[in-house]
Amino acid sequence: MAPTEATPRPARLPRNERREQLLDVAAGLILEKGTEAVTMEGVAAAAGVSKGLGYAYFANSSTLLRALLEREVRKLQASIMEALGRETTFEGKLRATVRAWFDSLAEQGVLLGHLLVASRNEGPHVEARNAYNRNNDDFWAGMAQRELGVPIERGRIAARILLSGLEGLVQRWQCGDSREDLEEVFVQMAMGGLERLRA
Amino acid sequence: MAPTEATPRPARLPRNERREQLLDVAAGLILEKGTEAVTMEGVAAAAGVSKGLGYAYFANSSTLLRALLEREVRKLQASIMEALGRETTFEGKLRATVRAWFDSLAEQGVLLGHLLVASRNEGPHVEARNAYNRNNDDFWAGMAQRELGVPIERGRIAARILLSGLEGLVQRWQCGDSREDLEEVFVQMAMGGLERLRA
Amino acid sequence: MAPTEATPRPARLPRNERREQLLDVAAGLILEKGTEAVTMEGVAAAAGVSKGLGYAYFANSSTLLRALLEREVRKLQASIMEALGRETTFEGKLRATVRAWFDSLAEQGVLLGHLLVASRNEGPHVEARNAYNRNNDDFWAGMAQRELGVPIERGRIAARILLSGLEGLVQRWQCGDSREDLEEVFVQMAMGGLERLRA
Amino acid sequence: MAPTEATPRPARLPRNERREQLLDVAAGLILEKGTEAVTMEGVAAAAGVSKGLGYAYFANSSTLLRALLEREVRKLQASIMEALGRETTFEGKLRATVRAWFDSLAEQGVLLGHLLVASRNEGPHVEARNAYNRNNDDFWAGMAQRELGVPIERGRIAARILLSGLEGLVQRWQCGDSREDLEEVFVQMAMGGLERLRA
DNA sequence: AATGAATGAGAGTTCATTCAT
DNA sequence: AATGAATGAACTCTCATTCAT
Repeated sequence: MAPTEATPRPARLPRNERREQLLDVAAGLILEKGTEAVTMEGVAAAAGVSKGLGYAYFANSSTLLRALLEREVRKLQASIMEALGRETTFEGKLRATVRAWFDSLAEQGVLLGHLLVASRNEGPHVEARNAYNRNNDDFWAGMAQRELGVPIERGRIAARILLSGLEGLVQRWQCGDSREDLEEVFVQMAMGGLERLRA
Repeated sequence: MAPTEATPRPARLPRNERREQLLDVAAGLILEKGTEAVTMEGVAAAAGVSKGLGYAYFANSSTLLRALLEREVRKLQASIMEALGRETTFEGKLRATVRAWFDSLAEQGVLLGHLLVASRNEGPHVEARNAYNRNNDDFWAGMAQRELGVPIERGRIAARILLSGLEGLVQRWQCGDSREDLEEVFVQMAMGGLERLRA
Repeated sequence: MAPTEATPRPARLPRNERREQLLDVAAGLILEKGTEAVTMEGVAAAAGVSKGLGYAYFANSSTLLRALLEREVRKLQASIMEALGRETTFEGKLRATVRAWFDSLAEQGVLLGHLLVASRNEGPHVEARNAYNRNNDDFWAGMAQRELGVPIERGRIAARILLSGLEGLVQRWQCGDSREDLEEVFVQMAMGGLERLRA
Repeated sequence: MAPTEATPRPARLPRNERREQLLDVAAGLILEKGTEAVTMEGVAAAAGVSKGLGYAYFANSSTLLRALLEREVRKLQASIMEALGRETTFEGKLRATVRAWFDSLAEQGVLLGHLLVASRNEGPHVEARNAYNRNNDDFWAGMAQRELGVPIERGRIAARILLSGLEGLVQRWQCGDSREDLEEVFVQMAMGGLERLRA
């Protein structure tokens, strides 16, 4: 009956804030314990809300995970796009992308890695991931065609190889290699490889 | 009393055969439904044996998964090694490796991909995977040094990028690209990239 | 749609009542089949609720058992304390205690005996039991010092002997000895023994 | 084919030795992990024999436990009897018993305590324990009658109280009280109590 | 919008026990 | 006398999900 000043429970958040909060909490769980830890129950507990509440926002944990993937991909895309805008040469753009990728890793930890790899809930999640990948392939293949003269078909394959190769970069980063070396080798490999593919 | 044609009970297999059978069954489950589907209960059911039997062979589902990883890696390594022995140039070896990789995929489906990505049972599985990766990095970096003059440190990074890039090949293969194109682009990218890294 | 006379589902009890019910059911199981019978599954089944519900109240069967121990000890202590308040001499208090102990046995069966002896879940349960015992030792040793002049150290040992001796009383009660005889012999033994210990 | 000199497996023990070995192993398990740890499987594993072998000697784990109880009780009885033979007075005998009891505890650890308390396998085990107790009661009551003039009925009850009281001694021993003090207080309590019971 | 009691399914794990060899 | 493969039952625990309030 006394006016509550501190927020003993965050009760009655506007719909959108609550949704974001749940996604944030899920992200935290992934970084701590992997995607396996994202259960409707676990998220609710970590968010300090009741077990049932999550169902008012997400049909199930897979949906939640996919929503999180989409949000994080959007974030990364935005920061890459912004970085690309400041560059003019192909190599510059490539370098900017790798840098943005590392930056986002530094911020989001390995969150995206977890999300992109997550083999849970095969169907829609996998499709979302593939769509994301194909998009990227097309984007880079187009650029390689315009700026380096690489035939579009081969460019798409090359793009996929390089984007997958980024994963390898992370692995070696975790093993202790320096970020500068990794960036440099990656850019050299990419440029050398693409030049070879010129018609 | 007459011998029943279906397998009424799985008939007392020698230890080693039963073990292999369980691994086979697990592999099948992975291809159908992903690594998540590998539960002690699920494997037992799919193998047509009682729930508890699996525990006489593997302490838990993670151990089983790791055992499967090791078996499959050994298989792949063997076929790659055999292919390498017949080649003399770096490019020949690279091409032979990619070919062996595709062959094994054709046989094992994407089993190895699932196993290498599986982020379940963080500890030992991840380590096994990393050890496998580092091994490969060293092997290829050494070869690139001897035959192409690439400094060993940069070679290791390049190897990791290319080996990760193989994953991308699979993805595009599943999307319908032709195996020959994929192999060709990959080899060109690798050779072009590595040449650039020469000291 | 008409209200069914049996309990079709156990009807959403408030948290506290459900908890008490589960403890009651566990007590019943102990009296019937011993502490070994207290499993989360068994309690749930006997209470007519679903297998998982118990875990919303107790982390595991050991915790449940300890909670029951604490509840029963509290009950017994309360009735002993009440009985003690009405007595003035040492012998009177001793007699009142034995009487309260028998009364509680008559009500609770040998429930407390089972609980105090239960060597399951070594850690916390054993400690709870020991703390309870030491408390009692101190209480009686203090009283024996004030009212009979028994040195406190020896009093503590004597108290422990007598309190353990109560267990023997129960055993003989179950064999058919009369409650009055048992009480009388116990009080005589105690008084005679303590007098000998006077400094 | 080479002659085995070390005993790689203890194979083919004569029936009696194997039986004793299994009992020894079970005793070890109890001291380490309590009576719960005595499972047919666990004993076999600890003894280094195959799972099924135990069934050639004991029908089930309860039977095994009871056999162990009987063996250990016999040992304790023997050492008490021997000690008693050297004493002439009641107090001397009592003191000798307490001493033998402590000695056996020192040797066997708390094995007997575990066994006497074990509430597993209610039926026969409990009866064996009760028979053992009643025997002891009669023995001491008879002695108290002859040597102190305590009426036999009251003596039986007193014996039960004192024998249960021995348990309390162990508890305080484990808490750090000195063996001498414990013995002394116990004997004083017993003598003082029994004198009061004289007709 | 939110809670919290409750269910039910499924995975994990341990054993007693049987039986062919 | 002994092994070791196999079963089946019982228990532990975690979740997704529902629903009355």
